[in-house]
Amino acid sequence: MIQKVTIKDVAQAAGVSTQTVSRVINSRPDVSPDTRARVQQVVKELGYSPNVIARSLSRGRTNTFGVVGFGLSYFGSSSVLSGIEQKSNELGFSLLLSLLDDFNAAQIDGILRNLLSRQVDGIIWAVPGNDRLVGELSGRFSDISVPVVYMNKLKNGDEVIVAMDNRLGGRLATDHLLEQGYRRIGIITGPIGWWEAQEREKGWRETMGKVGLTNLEELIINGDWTAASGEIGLHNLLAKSPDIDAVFACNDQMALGALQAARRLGIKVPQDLGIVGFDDIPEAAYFYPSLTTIRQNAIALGALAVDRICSLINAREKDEEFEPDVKWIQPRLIVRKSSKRI
Amino acid sequence: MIQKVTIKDVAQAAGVSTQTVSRVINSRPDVSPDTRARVQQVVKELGYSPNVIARSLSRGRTNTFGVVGFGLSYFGSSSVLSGIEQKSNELGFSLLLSLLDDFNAAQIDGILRNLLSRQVDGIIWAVPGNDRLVGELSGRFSDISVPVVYMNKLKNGDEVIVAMDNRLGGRLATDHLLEQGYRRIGIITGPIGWWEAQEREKGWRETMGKVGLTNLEELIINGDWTAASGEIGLHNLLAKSPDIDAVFACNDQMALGALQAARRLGIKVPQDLGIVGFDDIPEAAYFYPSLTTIRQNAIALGALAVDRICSLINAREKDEEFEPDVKWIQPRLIVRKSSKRI
DNA sequence: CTGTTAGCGCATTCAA
DNA sequence: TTGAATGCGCTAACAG
Repeated sequence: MIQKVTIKDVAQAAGVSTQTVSRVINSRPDVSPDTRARVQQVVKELGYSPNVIARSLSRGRTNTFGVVGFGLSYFGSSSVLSGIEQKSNELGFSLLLSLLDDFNAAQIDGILRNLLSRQVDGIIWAVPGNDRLVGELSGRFSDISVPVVYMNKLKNGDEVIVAMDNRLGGRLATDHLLEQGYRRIGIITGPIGWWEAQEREKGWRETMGKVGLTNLEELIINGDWTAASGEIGLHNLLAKSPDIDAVFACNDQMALGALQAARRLGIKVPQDLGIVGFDDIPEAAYFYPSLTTIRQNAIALGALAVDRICSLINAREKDEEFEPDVKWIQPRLIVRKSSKRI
Repeated sequence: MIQKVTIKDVAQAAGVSTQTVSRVINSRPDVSPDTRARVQQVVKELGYSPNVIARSLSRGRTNTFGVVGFGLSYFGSSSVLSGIEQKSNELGFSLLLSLLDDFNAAQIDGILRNLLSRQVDGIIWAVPGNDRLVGELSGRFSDISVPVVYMNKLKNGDEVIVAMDNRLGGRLATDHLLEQGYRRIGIITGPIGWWEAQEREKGWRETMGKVGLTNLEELIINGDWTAASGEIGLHNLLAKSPDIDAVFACNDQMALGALQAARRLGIKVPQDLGIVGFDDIPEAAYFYPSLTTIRQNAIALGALAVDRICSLINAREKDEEFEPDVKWIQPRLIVRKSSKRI
């Protein structure tokens, strides 16, 4: 098994041409049953397995997607990747994985060049949208020949995008708090520049505006996704607006920090203060009190991205038109104790 | 840019042969400065970028590792993957990622075959050791020609392994509880079959045994890594041994569940009950009370795996001996409030 | 149904 | 220092 066995060896052993072997291993119809059986037998005996690299070179197609992720420390990021992996695997594609450490555009060129050099059939840009990247991306992707699907970012030009409806999530969270009778609903946002953070905030704004609540600026504090920022966030929020009766923390970690701060300050959740998070990390149900939050089906989002890129590839092969649009996944509200006043 | 530009195009445009171009793009010394400059110029003008697939076929080397992970829902798994990615990238390797959904051996053959078909230079088996896989692995890897590095598993034969010293972690946790004056230290283990769970338990056993504590069986409850199992676990533990004064929960999620259960039961942590977790997930510092735990540097572990596989590849190329051994990474104790009685 | 010829894009002999 | 020939393993296009 040290010496690699090739199609040639199989052909020789089976007494046929390499072409016939090729036909058999690719399940082409035009082979006689006898020959097929014989070749398959030899394949098994010799333990032959096709060299996908050679096949790719000759076919001009690698059956590989390049996936660019953003760290893996965020709960969402890794779930999305799982979804992408599952679906790709199901469809017979392999994944070439690259990770971006931060929103520094410097790395991007190298990553894309590498992926293209390796002849990926498509690229899934699973990097969360960020203002710092807005200008950078369009330029860098403009001369990229393979299909690209972006995730969770602002639409910019004719990009194909799949996204979680973060704005809807923000509305769901805020609506729920209003229904529970909370009125002065503060928000601890995600980091400035993140599309997801902006959308969640917009959802909150929309709902607050719809019921006629104004002077929203004094209800906003910026966080950075960490629990620490949630803790500080609640303090700052209370300093700005001592009369708040609820907080929409834009992710569960920050909600956890806020819970912690409330406890220290002797503020009762949910009686004195309602809290809602975002993401539904597995721990959220075990916070104290258990956390009401917005659940995202990140696996489904990943799978959708794969679906889209396959459609794109197929369309391009058949030279068909492909409408670049945004496909949305709906998040949903998970009610637990941290916001349940009635 | 739609038409791919090849080495041939560059050669023609620069008025040299393809070999010369090949030499230039591979930074070989035997090219005159003039020619080199001219070729580089053309490369830039045409936007040429080598086809790594073709290069791989010709060189018989892909500069790619196959990485087999296990879901990504566990905090450790994704951090390890980050470490692998960073280090691989640094060394010029790309990653072909596959994910195993569970310990069902059925998927394994397909994954390995695919990776080998794609001619990876090595495989990093980042699947946590599990009894259900013990027999399966050795058979399946026996006829695999490329180097393999395994992570966090029991040594079985002459495997090259990198591992977190989970047993040390178990000792650190237990030692700490003893130092804090706790004596009846129960344990909520990870799922039966997991190597990591077994090792953490062994660490606990060793330390308990060393100070002469016996009848350990009545202090053991099996969990499954989830917070839910930690909650139930504490209840069951108290039912078995009402006099326990501390719990070593073998991961942070289960510790969280135990914290929750204690709160419900009116048991004061850390006064009446000390609790220590394992992993140091980012949220642990914000549990209530903040959680004492064992921190693992998973990034370092990932990087170490890459180091090892590179050494293995190099050794094999030079036909040198390579001592198959286990390289360990040491975890460390992070003391917070959940166990701080003195 | 099967075999022959050619070529995917590059790198590695060898000569020159 | 450079170029010509050859092959990596496989598949597509064409015969037969």
